[in-house]
Amino acid sequence: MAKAARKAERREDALSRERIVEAAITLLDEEGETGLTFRALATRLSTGPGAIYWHIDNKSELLLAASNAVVSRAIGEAATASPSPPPTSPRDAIHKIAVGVFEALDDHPWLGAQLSRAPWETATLQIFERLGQQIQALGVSSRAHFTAVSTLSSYILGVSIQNGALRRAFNPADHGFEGPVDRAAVLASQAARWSALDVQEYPFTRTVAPQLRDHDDLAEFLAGVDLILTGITAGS
Amino acid sequence: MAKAARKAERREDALSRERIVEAAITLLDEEGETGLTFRALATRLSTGPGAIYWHIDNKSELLLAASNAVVSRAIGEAATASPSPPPTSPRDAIHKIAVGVFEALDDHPWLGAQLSRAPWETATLQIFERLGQQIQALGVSSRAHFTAVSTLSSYILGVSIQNGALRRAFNPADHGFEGPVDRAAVLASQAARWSALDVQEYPFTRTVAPQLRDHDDLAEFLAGVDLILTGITAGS
DNA sequence: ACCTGAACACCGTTCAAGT
DNA sequence: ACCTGAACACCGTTCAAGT
Repeated sequence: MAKAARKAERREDALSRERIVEAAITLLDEEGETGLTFRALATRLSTGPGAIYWHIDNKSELLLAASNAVVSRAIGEAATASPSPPPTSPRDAIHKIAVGVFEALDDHPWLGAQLSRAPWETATLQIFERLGQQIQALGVSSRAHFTAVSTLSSYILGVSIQNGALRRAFNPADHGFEGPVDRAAVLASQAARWSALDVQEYPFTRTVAPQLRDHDDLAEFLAGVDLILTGITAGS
Repeated sequence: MAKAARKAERREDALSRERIVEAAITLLDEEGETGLTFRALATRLSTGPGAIYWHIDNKSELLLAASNAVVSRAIGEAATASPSPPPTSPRDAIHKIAVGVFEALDDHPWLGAQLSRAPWETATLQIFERLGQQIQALGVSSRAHFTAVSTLSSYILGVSIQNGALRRAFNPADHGFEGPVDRAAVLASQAARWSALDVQEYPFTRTVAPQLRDHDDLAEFLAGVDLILTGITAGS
């Protein structure tokens, strides 16, 4: 790693696995899943499509590496680079991880499909591991560790993926919007859709539309995390 | 719908949206996500690629329709065609829906990525609605309905997607296997991978590998559902 | 109304040739 | 060792032409 960095300094614009992955993330964020092509990537890196293959095996590996980078940054920041003091309790730390994942899926709409396609090693495994370390610190009977962490990580990923999908459903780009759209607008728009659903087919969803519009997604997400944590500690 | 069926009888092999979607599902199940191409689909239906476009707008719509069909069949069976008597309690009904979703993701490995990409209408919404109807029947304060159902459905989807990914990680096709692989083999293989992880990076995951191998995924999944249900009813 | 199949623009990947 | 860019096989989608 240190060696690679020293090497890269020699030529400012030298290609590297790291630079390629960063460019891929930018492309995915800006243009969506379909925007990531080797030709577009090559253009952005001022090179030819073939050059990328010297550093990366193929497109799946690139997608995997991009997911990994985004996730580790998200849960890494949660632990270290935050302006607030480092988490003091395991519960605190778990909240930080949860929020990190939630926001990562919110900022990178392509990540959801990736996390559900990638096998358990890599990005998902990082989340599992970090949560596990905190559950250990919680002092739960070690017999129940696997179940506890797997329940917790499934919930966190489930909510975050859903939330990311919900946000994409509004699809601001299609409406000529630019940049981040505020959460209230997304919810209001989606609530309007729900209200317009067929009465016969979706009676429940229709009645619950106002609650969708007004709810505080992050707060309710964390309440769900605490609910599971309570179940975990009570059960041991 | 009735008219379309009558029409189809005229010519045994006439194309229809329904037949195309069914063929797409088979193709996805047998060959995976990359196996679904309009050319392969056309060959299987003994027609040209262009013919499909008369019935279906484009590939995303086809994927959406396939996901919808699989999900509604899964939670439809859960309610009606089961050999056991129809569910008597809301809790029972919720378990049936949960298991239906779980098994659908297990049987159709491509569904995970699809559910996390598709906006909230369609497949995911069906699950949300069905769960909602049962939560209403549970007699929870209607003020909390949205939160309750959204927590529950996120958890159910999260676990099911993870489980599907876990199963795919073993990738029986790559090992020359055919047909369904039993759950124990998948878990054992994955547990072996976890044991071989780097000690520095994945201390927790390593120690928990034996628990992965021996755990009863479906039972623990339902325990998680009950945990959330308890939280829901206690909170109201 | 429904189907055919050639054609178009584009994509992932390879590879001989360069430096 | 690393990069270039043409070439290959393949894909989603369109559309003039058929029935």
